[in-house]
Parts: sequence; C-alpha cells; structure tokens
Amino acid sequence: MVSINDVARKAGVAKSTVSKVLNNYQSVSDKTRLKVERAVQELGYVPNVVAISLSKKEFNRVGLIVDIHHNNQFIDEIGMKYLIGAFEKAKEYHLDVVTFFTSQFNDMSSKQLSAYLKSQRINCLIIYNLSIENKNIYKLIEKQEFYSVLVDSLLVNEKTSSVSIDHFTAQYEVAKKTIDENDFKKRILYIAGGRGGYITNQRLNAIKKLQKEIGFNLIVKYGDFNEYKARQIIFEYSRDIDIVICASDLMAIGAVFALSEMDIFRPVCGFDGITLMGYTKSAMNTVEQNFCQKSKQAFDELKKLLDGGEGRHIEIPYEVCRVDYMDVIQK
Amino acid sequence: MVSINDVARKAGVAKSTVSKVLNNYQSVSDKTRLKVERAVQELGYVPNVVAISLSKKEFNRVGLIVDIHHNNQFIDEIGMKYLIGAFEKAKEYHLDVVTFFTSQFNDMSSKQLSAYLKSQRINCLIIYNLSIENKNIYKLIEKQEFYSVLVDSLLVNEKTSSVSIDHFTAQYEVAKKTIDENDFKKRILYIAGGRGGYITNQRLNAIKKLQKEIGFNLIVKYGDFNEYKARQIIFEYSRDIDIVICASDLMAIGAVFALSEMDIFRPVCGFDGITLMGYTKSAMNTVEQNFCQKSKQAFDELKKLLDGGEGRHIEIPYEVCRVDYMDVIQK
DNA sequence: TTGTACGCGTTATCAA
DNA sequence: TTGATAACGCGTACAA
Repeated sequence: MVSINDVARKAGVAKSTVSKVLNNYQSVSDKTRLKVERAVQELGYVPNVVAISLSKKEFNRVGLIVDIHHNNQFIDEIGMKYLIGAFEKAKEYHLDVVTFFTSQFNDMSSKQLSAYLKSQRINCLIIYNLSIENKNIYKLIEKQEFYSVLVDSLLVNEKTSSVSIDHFTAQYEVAKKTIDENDFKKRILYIAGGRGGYITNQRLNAIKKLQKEIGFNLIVKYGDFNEYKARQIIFEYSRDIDIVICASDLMAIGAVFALSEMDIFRPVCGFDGITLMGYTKSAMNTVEQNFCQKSKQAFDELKKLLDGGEGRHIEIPYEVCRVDYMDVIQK
Repeated sequence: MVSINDVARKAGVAKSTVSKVLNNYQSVSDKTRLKVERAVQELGYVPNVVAISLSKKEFNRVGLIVDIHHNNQFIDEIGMKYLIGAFEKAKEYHLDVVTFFTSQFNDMSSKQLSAYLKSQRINCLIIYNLSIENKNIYKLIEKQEFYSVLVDSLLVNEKTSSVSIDHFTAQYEVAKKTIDENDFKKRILYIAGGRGGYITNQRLNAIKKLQKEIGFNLIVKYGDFNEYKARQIIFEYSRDIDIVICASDLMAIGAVFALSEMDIFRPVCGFDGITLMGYTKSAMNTVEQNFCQKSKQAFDELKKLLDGGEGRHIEIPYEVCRVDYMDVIQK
C-alpha cells in the first residue's frame, strides 16, 4: 500500500506538504504542488480513509437504519430505494456509511446501542420508518447523542431533523378521490397501520375529518401494515361496507385479493405507490412517493445538521395516482 | 470519547495491559483483569474500530457489490435478501462491510476502482451476479487483488471462491417438468438471459440437451433478464410456439402478461422463485433459491479464504416448485 | 506478568 | 512557503 510517506519521498518534500496539496491548502507554491501531484499520479496513491478518520476528530460516519421489523417481503422495495439514494449521496459528500437493520438492535438497551454505534465511530444517523416499538433508538434521539434525520417519523430537536410527506393531507386526498369516484359510500372500512404510531394517527385523523365532512359510517381496524392481517379484516368486515381505504399499498393488495376470493367487489385505495401494485393489475388510487429522492433529501438534511444547521422538519411532495403495469416495466 | 488511555489510568495499569485484557490474552493475572474490566464498565468504554483498523495491518473490510445494472424494479427483492444475509454474517464475524452498487463503478477503470476500494481499506469482496459487462470488476478478480467470493458467476482462483446452484441441472429439471406436464410440446421458445454470460450459457445448454432427448423445435431469444424485452419477444414469436421457458421469473412474468394481453394461452416457466410471482397469481414452475442463505454461505466462504483457505466452488441446493400467494404473505 | 516504545497513515500546530 | 513533530486510539514486539 502506497502511503503519504512514499509520495513525500518521491516528490522530495515533507509529508505535511503532501497533505496540504491533497487538501487544497493555499499556502503551497505551484512548483511543489506540481511535484506532489506528479508523484501521486506515478505512484497511484490514494488516501487511506481510515487514517483520515482517525486523524480528524470530527470525521463523520453515517449509520443508516432500515426497519424491516414488519417482515413483509415488499418492504424490500422501499428499503432498497432508500439505500440506493443514501449511497449515492454518501459518495457525493465523501461520507462513510454503515447500514443496519432494526432487527439487529432488538436485544440491545439504549445504552448498549449507543456504545455499539460509537465504537463504529458513527456520529450521525438516518433512520427510516422508525416505529415506536424501537424504544432504544427513540431514546438515542431524545438524548441527542447523534445527529439524526428521521424519514417518515416526525420528531425534531436541536440535532434531529425529519423528512416526510404531509400524511394528513395525502391520506385525505386519496381517500376523498376514491369516495367521490363511487356511488355507494355510506359505510367505509379504514384499515389503519400500527396502533399509536404517529403516521398512523395522522392518516386516521384525515379519515375522521372526511367522515365529518361527508358523513358516513366508519369502521376502523388496525392492520399493522401487514398484508395478512388486512386480508383477515376483509374476510370479517367487508360484507357490510361499501369502500375500503388502506393505510398502505401492501394492505390494499391483501384486501383486493381477499375480496376477489370472496367474489365480491369493493373499491379499494392504498398508500405508498410501490411498483408491486402494477403487478396485481388492480388499478387503484394510491399516494406515490419517490423513496429514492426522499432518502437523498434526508441525506442533504443530515449534511446541513453536520454543518451547524438546526433541526427542522422538511415536507416533500407526493402524488395521488394509480400505479400502472406499463409504467412499472418500462425501460 | 473515552479511550484506552482513560481505562488504563482508571485501572492503574499500562494501556498495553488493557489491550491484552480486551483481546483475551492469557498472560494477564485475574487481579489485573478484574481491575481493567471494572474500569471498562464504569467508564462505558468501547474500542474504536477505526483505530483498530489502522493499527492492525491485516484488518478486513468487506465490500459488497450488488448489481442493479438491469434496472428492473424487482431485482430489489433479491438484492435486499443478499444484503440482509451478508449484514447478519458481518456482525457475527465482527467484520466491517461497505455496500456498493455496480452502477457506481460504471465510469471507473479497473485501476481506479482498485485504488478506490483500497482507499476505503477494503481487502475482500462479495460480488453478486457479476455480469460480463462489468469488465473493471472482472479484472480485479483475475489480478487477485482482493479476496473475493462470487455469487452466481462461476470463477475460481487462489483468492476467489464462487457460490451458486447448479444452473444446468436446475434449468433442465424445471424445463423438463413443464414440458412433461403439457400435451403440445413440439415448438418451444426459450427466452435466455444475457448473450455470452456464463449462467446464460449453462442454462441454454440444459435446454439444448433436452431438445436432443425429447426432440422439439427450439427458438432461442435473448431477453437480457429484462421483463420488457421478454414481453416484446412474446408479441413477436408466441403464435408459432407451444411452450415458453424463461431464464428468469421476471421475464416469465413479462411473458405471461403479454400472452394474456394477446388473449392466448401458453404454458410458461421461470427461474429464481421471487415472491413477486405469488402476486401475479400465475402458478408456474420455477427454480426457488434461498437468496439470504446463499449470501450467508458466500460470507462463510469469504471467511475461510481470509483464514487461509483456497478458492473453490460451492454448490448449494435449489428446489423446483411453484410460488404461491399464500406462501408469500403468510406471517 | 507488566510496562515501554514504536508503528499504522493522516491532519494540525508551530517554528523556521 | 515549507518542514518537523505531536496528536488520533490501538496493537504488539520486546524489555523489565
């Protein structure tokens, strides 16, 4: 491995000078700069990020925490998009990232988790879809031990920003659209996410507002973002309702398939805009989010925090639409 | 940040002694060991992996390279399973992993790539579905610059192992089963993967063997593992054939949907066993692989290489089956 | 069994 | 504008 010493020797200068050239310090003459650059070229030298990390006390390693606690298969799609966006930004900012799944932390206390992350020299986090069940992670954020950006779980403090769409309005819009499109709309079944979750409540409030405005009988059931549970709920309640509104696409798909097995038709709408919907060929309304883009914005926000910015909430756009098979496969 | 020096001071010993305790050296008296352990506890000390990495010359950082070059959406599922398996093993072995997507390397020469990886202090790689188009990565492996394990791309040398199922036999079995199950089987369309790829050729050879044994007219087209291309191929050729055999589930799904749009029926079989198949509700034969498990075995193999083992090829099991919706959503 | 001293590759602080 | 030297936190010969 060719090091900065080798470069210094080859260029006939001190290694501190090489360092200055590499880091674009002004106090270097063009002549020495040239010598150094040539030596770097000839030796094929590349800086050792580990040594840089050790040397710079404030070096930042970013921990990405992806929630795969709900072990639905198709959370995969969302998680992957998040990662792709984050990795791209990491390269752009020259930041080192480490990926974790929440399941890895299940048996750790908040303290243990903190120690574990710090031992990895991680000082900032991007956390996707943090659920209230992950108490250890929540504590970390409240204690402000790390610079953090939360994606889709609103929580802000000095060192914490959050990024999400406006879940209230989005749920309101997609539900209203679905209801308006149909003639029978007296009895509505809402399959919510996880009981007590912030997002779940936001979306639920939207439905309640709609109920007041339009006036319909509302049944609320919690599907925990789980396709199978949504399916069971449909089997139990769908006979007595006109429309099914789901807090996620996955639950919506579970609902549609269950309905088709029961051989009855009820309009269904979802939430997320995952490509999987295109494959079910059941054209329903949903809220489309650009997960990759969202992840990138979260990274930008983290960068701002690291540069001294204050924690804040960022709202990003969404779109009420249908996911079509032909859009999904186009290449 | 509490360091090894703080622990040493608190325990009243030299930092080298602390180091020995931490690394379970035998040459430490129980008394000092206890003192040190107590100091570690009280201070909440955790080793700095970065410093360890710099100090140990042979420290291993593993680069995971996932191919998302074919930008099909549902490569996501496979990629995620690979990552989950790898991360789990990484934690088990206490190895640091860094994730890359092949697309990040597109504009790099083999030399640049090598330098980039080394600057990240990466000395070993697990590469998933390496395609022959990624020449820069191929060169790296041939030059044996890194300990590597290839998943699903057979290539072995002193520092390189590979892990995959027996693609020849698997393709043979699933194709034969599909053909046996049907009455009309005189004209068969095989939608292969990428022209010239090792796996593609393996699978193609299986089909040719079958052709000799059974005797049918064979049309071979290359779909590049792309759903859309498979679709186009179907539109063009399916009228004159009896059965469609695809080298991937994704292409099989594209084929099934295209056939249904044409309003004709042809038996189709796939390859991979992705859960997406369950959602299309088109029960077809496929070859199911456990991607997570495969990734774990690849990691085990890498560990063996690092411990001085020789490069070799590992064959892992598969299963010819159908992917059913109820299996996919069961929780 | 314990401690001293040095090296890992880099940045930062001074003094020259 | 340059260069010597001390950190950064840890592992490890080698000496005590």
